[in-house]
Amino acid sequence: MNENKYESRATSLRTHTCGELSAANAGQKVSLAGWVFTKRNHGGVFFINLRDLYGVTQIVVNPDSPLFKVAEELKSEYVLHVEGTVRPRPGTNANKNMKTGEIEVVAEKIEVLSQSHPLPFDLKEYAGVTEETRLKYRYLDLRRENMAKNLVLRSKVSQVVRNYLYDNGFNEIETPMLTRSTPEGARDFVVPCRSNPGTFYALPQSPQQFKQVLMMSGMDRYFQLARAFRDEELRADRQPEHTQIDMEMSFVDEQDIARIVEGLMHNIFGFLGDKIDDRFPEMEFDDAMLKYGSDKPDLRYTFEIKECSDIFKNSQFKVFAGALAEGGVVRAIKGEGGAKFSRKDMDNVTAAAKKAGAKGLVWLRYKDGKWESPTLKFITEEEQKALAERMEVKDGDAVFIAADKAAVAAPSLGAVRTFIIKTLKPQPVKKWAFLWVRHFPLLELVPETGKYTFTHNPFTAPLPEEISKLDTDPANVKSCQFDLVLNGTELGSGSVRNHRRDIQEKVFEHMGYGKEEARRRFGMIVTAMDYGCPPHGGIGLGFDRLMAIICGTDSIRDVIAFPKTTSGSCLVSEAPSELDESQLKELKIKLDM
RNA sequence: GGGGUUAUGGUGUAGCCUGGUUAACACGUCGCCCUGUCAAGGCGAAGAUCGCGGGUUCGAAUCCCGUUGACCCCGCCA
Repeated sequence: MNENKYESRATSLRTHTCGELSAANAGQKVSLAGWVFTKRNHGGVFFINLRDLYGVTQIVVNPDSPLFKVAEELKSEYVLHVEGTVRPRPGTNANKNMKTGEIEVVAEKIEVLSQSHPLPFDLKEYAGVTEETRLKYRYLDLRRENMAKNLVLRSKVSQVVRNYLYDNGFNEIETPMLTRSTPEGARDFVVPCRSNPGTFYALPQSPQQFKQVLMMSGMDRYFQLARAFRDEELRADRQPEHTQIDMEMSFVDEQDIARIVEGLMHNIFGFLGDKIDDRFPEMEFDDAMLKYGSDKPDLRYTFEIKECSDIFKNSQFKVFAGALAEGGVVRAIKGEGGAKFSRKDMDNVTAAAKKAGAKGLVWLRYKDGKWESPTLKFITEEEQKALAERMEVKDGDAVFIAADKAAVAAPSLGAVRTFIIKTLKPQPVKKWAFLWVRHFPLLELVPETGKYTFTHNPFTAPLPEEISKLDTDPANVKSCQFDLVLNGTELGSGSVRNHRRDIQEKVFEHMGYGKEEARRRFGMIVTAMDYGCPPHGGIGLGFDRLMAIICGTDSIRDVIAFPKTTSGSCLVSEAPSELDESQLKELKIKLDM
């Protein structure tokens, strides 16, 4: 891993860090500073493992040393300044598991810079501690090796991001944190404005409008490691504030943006020492749903959903016949080795499919060249044979069949696919499976109003060849919107934007907004478009999610220094909190609760 | 808004289903011993009214109701 150019971390209190001494330093007088990680008193010789961000170094105090009394008084997590001489560990005492394990520092001076209470939990990585306790004492949690590593790595990756984007002509421009509330999309966090009582700022859900306006300003290429805020219910991969690598470029098409992002990922994963695809595969949104039942398929695994409607077109099985009669489909997915699933496992898969909308799930085990299933009696031998061929089953496999409308069958089998990956753990074909999912539908019908709403972003352009369909078949217009997927996680979403007023206005019309209403809702961007708008597009990538994947954790809380709980509170600062009467009075706010 | 899991010394857990002695174990803490450990070791000690409130019962960590926090999921998140 690259080190910073500024190598030396020597200060007035230390000549070296606790992670850098080796046999090459033998005989040197050094001074170190750090925390007492562990101490071992053998009655005679006394060992201290002194820890800082960079590592751990063993300090030795001998029984004849006047320092022995000082050493005996030390407790865990005291902060020390130690002076001494480096020497190779005597005899066979080198510790191969420790970076500095071949040496130790014989203490000549120990100064206690700060004392510590006993810690509320053990900092060693093997020790168990609940996340609630960790968050309450986050400053201690961050002393743990894994957490410290994550934060340092996050810092280094953001440096790689900045360097790459600077090198590619991007300008880092800050957009406002205090901005205007919009009725669309997620709920806003609002901030009362004292100087204009009764008015409120909103924290940005994304710099979307500002970055597009910057393109209209002629800034050509913009990026920002931007904080974005959403007042919505939280999840393991969702925080009320998150960081995105946000960028926008002028005079580009989808492929231009893709090349920049691929280059960015090459730099990041190259920095991590990993090789990734030169070009990321592209997949139509429709295909992703058809083959994988998901708009963010995990392509570390190659198995797909197979169409089986033709096999069962004459089926007497009510479930299949019924679905087909109503214009639905019969589709199936194979779980390699799934025949070992117990009845309970089968219930769990079925539950997963039902959660995704399915009314039920047909499952069959394949053993000794024969199918085995409670529903086998409804499937003719001919159908069984065709199914075995279509699914290319081997002994020990299982097959799961969904019969429903295509819009239900797809996500249901997608959920089954995810379940199979999680439980049967097939061999991944690659470590990092990037994927572009393209051409999402532009608009989506809202049945209650008869109007349409944008699927991702109100400024996304329709595909040029689909523009004519805007008038005739708005629900089926495909857009220039694309998602970047990594290992089944949506990393971000980008698009080529509308730069033509007429098309943007048409989209607004489908959403039920006339010119004035659009101007009221989207203000500056609509007005700015009147004065020469370059074709432009961009993407926002979830930096927390990216770092979580890189750090190998399921929770983005592990890559954020001070995250919030699922109810939105910060356990260490105890935010949010109530305001004083006087503060409310100044804001002219009365609480009604 | 809905569903699920969970809360027991400083920390992490067991005990709860099937109510009944001084609530068990590991780590940590404290004391003593120990000259080569490195998650040191040995001996000993202290430390919990079992999240909170109510109920059932002769008796509640255990059963019931409510409530709060944390975590997971659905809705939601352009």
